[in-house]
Amino acid sequence: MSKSENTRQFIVEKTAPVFNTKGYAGTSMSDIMSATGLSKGCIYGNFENKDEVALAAFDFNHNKVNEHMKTRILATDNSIERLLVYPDTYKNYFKYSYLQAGCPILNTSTEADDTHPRLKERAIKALNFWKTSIENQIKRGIVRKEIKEDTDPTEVAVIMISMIEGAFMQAKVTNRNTELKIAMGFLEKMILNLKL
Amino acid sequence: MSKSENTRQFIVEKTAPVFNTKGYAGTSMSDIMSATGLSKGCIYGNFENKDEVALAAFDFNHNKVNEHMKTRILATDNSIERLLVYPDTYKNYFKYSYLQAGCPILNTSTEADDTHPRLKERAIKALNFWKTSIENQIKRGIVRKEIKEDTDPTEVAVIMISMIEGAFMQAKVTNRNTELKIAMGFLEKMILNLKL
DNA sequence: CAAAAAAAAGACCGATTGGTCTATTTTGTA
DNA sequence: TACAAAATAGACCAATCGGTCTTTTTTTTG
Repeated sequence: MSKSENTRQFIVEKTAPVFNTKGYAGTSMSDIMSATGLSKGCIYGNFENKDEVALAAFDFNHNKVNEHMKTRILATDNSIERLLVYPDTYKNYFKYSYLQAGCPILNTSTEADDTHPRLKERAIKALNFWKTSIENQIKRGIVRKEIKEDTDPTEVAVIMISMIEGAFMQAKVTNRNTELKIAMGFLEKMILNLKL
Repeated sequence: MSKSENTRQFIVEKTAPVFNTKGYAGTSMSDIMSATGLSKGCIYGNFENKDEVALAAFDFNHNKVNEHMKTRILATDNSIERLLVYPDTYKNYFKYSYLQAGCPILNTSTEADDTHPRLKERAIKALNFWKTSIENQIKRGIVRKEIKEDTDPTEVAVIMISMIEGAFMQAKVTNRNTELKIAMGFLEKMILNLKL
């Protein structure tokens, strides 16, 4: 890894949580400078502009969540257990430092939907990826005869994502997780109900 | 209504949709000026600072949604029908101009949770108000023997709010309402299932 | 070890930010 | 209709915004 690749990665790592908490419009170049301890010249030497830093930061945040879910899911085999990883993870979101600032998809979607087309595009792709992941888990479960075959993969995926994001929003703003626990408890019941 | 009260109201009406689309950090004084067609002196003559305009704009946006829901709910009598007003309204959110820019609670929550304590407080109160409204509708339904008496009012309220907000977020960012329709369809089934 | 190339620092730029203050206009009232 | 008071306009302010450019430092390479 070259020097510049290294600092580029460093800048992304350090600014990713800042963008996730302050948002795109709320994060300034001086925020980026103080978060990294680097000069303006250095940052513009590695990124074309603030936009590029923001996009890389989103990718980093989203990737981190994805990696975590992936390893947890692949640690289990049964389809029902795999689906249960989602409510189980988000139920205790405060335990995971990279979720403290909130879900990157949720934050980015609500800010960028009317203002920042490129970030919006990233959020849409992330949502689609998440949805098809869940759908595939369900299809796999049906094939493996672990999930009822009349289950609608899309419906379950949409309900799971909606519930998680909606409950997460409430947990973040209220600083309590009673609502999140109730919603995730319901999701667990729903998932267990898919069992063949 | 005095002149100043009049223009104050005018400023709030004109800027409310701007704050809801661009967010607090994304809306500038010049945005406020061009949205109202008024001078800086006029705006600062009626509001102490940008904060006060933002808070008044949130109240306006939230109130508008509340008023609409209230009249639709009071137009029905049966508790199940009253609960169904929520999925029925949000299913066709694009029909209501004041929801085009998104749900004010969702937008404000995700932006202000880490940055703007006063807006955050408003969002929390709005969420609590919504939650108790739904809980009360369910309690009323149990008393009137329209809803199963083993129904947990809080659980239903949390699920409804989570589902609506999560699905709404997806609809806004993807510019399509397939997910919203699926989620609201599920909510309808769930509500009908509470019928005694 | 010297020269060339790459990377980082920071002075500097015009534009825009939120906000102030005075001049002007509009309004209500005597 | 004259005058005081309220309301609006807009010039002006320092600070900050995103971004450029030259200088200095660090690294690579012959």
